Amino acid sequence: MRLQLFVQSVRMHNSVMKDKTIPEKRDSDTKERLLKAAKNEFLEKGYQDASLRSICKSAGVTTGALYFFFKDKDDLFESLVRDVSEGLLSMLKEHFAGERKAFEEMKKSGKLPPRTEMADDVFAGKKIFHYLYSHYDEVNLLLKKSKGSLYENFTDQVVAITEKQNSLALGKYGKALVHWVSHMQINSFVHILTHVKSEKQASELLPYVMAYLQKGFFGLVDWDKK
Amino acid sequence: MRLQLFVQSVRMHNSVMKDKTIPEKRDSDTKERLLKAAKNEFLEKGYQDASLRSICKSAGVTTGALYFFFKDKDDLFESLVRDVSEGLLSMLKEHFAGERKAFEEMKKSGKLPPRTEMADDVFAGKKIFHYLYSHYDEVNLLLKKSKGSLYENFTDQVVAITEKQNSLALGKYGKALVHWVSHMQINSFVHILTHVKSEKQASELLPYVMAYLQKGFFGLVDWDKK
Amino acid sequence: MRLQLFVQSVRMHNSVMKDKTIPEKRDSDTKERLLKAAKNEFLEKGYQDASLRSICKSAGVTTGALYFFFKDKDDLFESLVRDVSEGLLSMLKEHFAGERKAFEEMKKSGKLPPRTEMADDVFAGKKIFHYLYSHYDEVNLLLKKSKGSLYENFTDQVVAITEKQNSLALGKYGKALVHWVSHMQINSFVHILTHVKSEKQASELLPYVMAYLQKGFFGLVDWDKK
Amino acid sequence: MRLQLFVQSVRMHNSVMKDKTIPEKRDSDTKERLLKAAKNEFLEKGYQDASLRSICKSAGVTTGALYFFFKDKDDLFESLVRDVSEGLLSMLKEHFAGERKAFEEMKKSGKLPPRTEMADDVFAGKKIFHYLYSHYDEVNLLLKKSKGSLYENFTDQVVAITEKQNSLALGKYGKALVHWVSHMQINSFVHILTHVKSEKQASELLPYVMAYLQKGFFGLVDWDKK
DNA sequence: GATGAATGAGTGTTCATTCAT
DNA sequence: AATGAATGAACACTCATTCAT
Repeated sequence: MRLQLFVQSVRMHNSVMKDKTIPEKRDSDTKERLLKAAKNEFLEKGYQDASLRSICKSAGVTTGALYFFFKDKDDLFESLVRDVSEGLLSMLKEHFAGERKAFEEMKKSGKLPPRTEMADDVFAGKKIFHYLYSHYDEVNLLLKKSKGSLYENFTDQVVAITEKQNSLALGKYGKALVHWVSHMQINSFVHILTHVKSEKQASELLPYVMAYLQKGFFGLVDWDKK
Repeated sequence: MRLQLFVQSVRMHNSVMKDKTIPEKRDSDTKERLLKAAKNEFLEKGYQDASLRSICKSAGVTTGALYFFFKDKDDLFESLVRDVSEGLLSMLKEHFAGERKAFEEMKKSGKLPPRTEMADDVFAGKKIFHYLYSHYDEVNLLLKKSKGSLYENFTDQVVAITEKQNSLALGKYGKALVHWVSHMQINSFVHILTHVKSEKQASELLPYVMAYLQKGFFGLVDWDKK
Repeated sequence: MRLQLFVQSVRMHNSVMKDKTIPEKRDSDTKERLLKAAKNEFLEKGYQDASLRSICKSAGVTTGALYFFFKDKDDLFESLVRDVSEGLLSMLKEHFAGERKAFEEMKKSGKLPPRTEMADDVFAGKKIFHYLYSHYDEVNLLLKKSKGSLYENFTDQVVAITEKQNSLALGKYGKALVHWVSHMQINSFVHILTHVKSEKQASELLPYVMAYLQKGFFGLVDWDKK
Repeated sequence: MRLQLFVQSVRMHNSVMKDKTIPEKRDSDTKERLLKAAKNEFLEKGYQDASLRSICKSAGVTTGALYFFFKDKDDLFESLVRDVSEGLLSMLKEHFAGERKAFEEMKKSGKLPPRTEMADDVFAGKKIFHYLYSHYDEVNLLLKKSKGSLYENFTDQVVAITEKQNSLALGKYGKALVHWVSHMQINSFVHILTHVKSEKQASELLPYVMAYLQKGFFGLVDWDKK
């Protein structure tokens, strides 16, 4: 069995992000400048403390311009993170769907997964990290700077999805534990992402983290067998 | 009827005598009401979004009254959490000091700790949980509602203390991993606290969580022995 | 003739100030402490910026106590400066009354005053300085810290009295000039008082200042004779 | 040598102020109305006691509007006085620079300046008065209403500059006297300005004032020659 | 004599948002 | 496509003063 983590088909989801081409006017980069300034401000202060005034100022535009391109503060934030958010969520869902299929088959055949090698999981982890680090800022906004915005529950959503998956193997231990495990798994990634700046360093850290999480996880799965 | 009248009047007088014994202070429970209102507001909206106006309103006083009892918004918040904060930190430090001593002896004697039974840890965990749940609201304020206040780094402080401890056993794996492990451990507690409302349920969950964390932890400690 | 400045009979006016004996309670120095604290606060921040809160705090009393002894902020300030204010004003008036008498006689006899020696004026100046420096703080409050209080026009009052005197010798030049000369004379003293901390240094400075003022003054008096 | 007073090249500095013509803006005189209202309020109550609310009200706008045009209260005040402040200071500096040059040459040639006619000084004085009266309100704000603002030390600055100049001729008498003389000279102007409303009347007063100050000044310069 | 409590109006400032042009 | 202007409500905080006890 594999660790419950989002992965797979990064290429697919990249396509979701590709449509950044603005079809309208070409000679104006105002929107771009606004988005850039907004990203910096949101990253620096978080959604709530970010000031539209200040964003406009550092973009060299007036507030009216901002409101031409964006409905309101929430829309501005959403414009920065929507694609990555959607990409991440659907990526995750598909991955888990695949895992569920494998789990079903496993159950049917009665064979346990080979747990001695965790190479697969680490590999998967590296793949997803690559995706996350490729959209470092946006992911950061989603995970750590979204309080007060429409996305303030993003992490909860991710946890919820993970929870569904984990309840397959750990359901018998009750919802609270499943929730806790899921939270820990997701949080592990979030923490690394927000504390380890380079993908390379994150990659080096990953095997240890994976080992930790797997030991814990299988400790629960095998609880009644000891 | 007569008898009834008599009986009735006795009851009446009893009730009159029952008046809440308030020694000292007479006319004023204002501070109490303010603290209560503040606690609710802070819990509901977090430090930053809490409005002193709204607190005063729901306490039934004017803003001036608030400023008679509290220096400023920070002081109001601090009044709610200071004791628990200090209690928690010193409790933690003492606990770790004890652990360090055990660790030193263990090293000297060359004997590994008996890791098959984790009764001790669970017991300690339950003790801490009991304290935390006894001050549920305050702990919540400290851990989840303190952003913007003087206590916004409280969790970081706790993690930092834990980190020092963990670096004894895991130092060789680098700071990043030690930090991650510490973060995970603390987060485990925080998560349970903020998601499991009753101490009883938390107690039931604890052994599993402990098992998970221990497996992971010793997995790292024994990394090179496998 | 003498320079138009307040002086004389310091001893007389000292008696005005002597009634500081509080007949009431003796065992409580609260009022004293309040006055002391108030003096410091007023000197430091001026009447307007002084905070009664802060005064009470540094006196170690509550605001209620202050309002037992003093009607309001103005009354508190007045209690500090009233005696010196009255002393100063009546001293000034008497001095000028004397001068006026001398001036009348001089006019009658047709003799000009001996203007070569200004020893008298300097002597008078030193006397008044001694009085001012004996009540340094109160004078400071009156002259420089009274804005917003009932005494904010104190300096104007002094100037007005001086003006009356000067108009005897300079009246023919118009009110504006008389006012200007009077303002300059008074301001000279005020400036020295607030910039030269020790009476000794002020005494050394005085002859030069007197010479300056006298030259200017007699230059005007003799204007049409040149 | 000439009396130490700011003068000269009024025409030059006028040019600095001339670029107030902003032809662009169309529909809004709000800023103008705010500035006017602010000027009145500041003149009436002084910087500290002025209320932005009250300014906005009398300008017929909301506080938000004020903050569109001005950063804060200080900025509003500065907008009223900056130009005149700068003009005044640089005017003063240049004048003194010119005087210093003359002083040096005089020293070299050993010739004393012709002190019998003070026509030059009076002429210079009238010129500067013309400038001051052309910006009557702003000068008033600077000199008498700036307490609490960024300009509260403006008069001190002017005195300090004058002091440097005076120390050339009077340095031997010590700092205290130089300071006093400078203070008196500047105060003379300030006093006239704030007490004589019309430039015409001020002009008539000026020769007498100049005579007074010159007599005093040269009395000191010649102190040891008598 | 003095406390402790409370008032209520006031302060400067910031904010997301709107809208005519 | 974008500007410049303006709104209006909200914010934390300070103040002199009052009053029952």
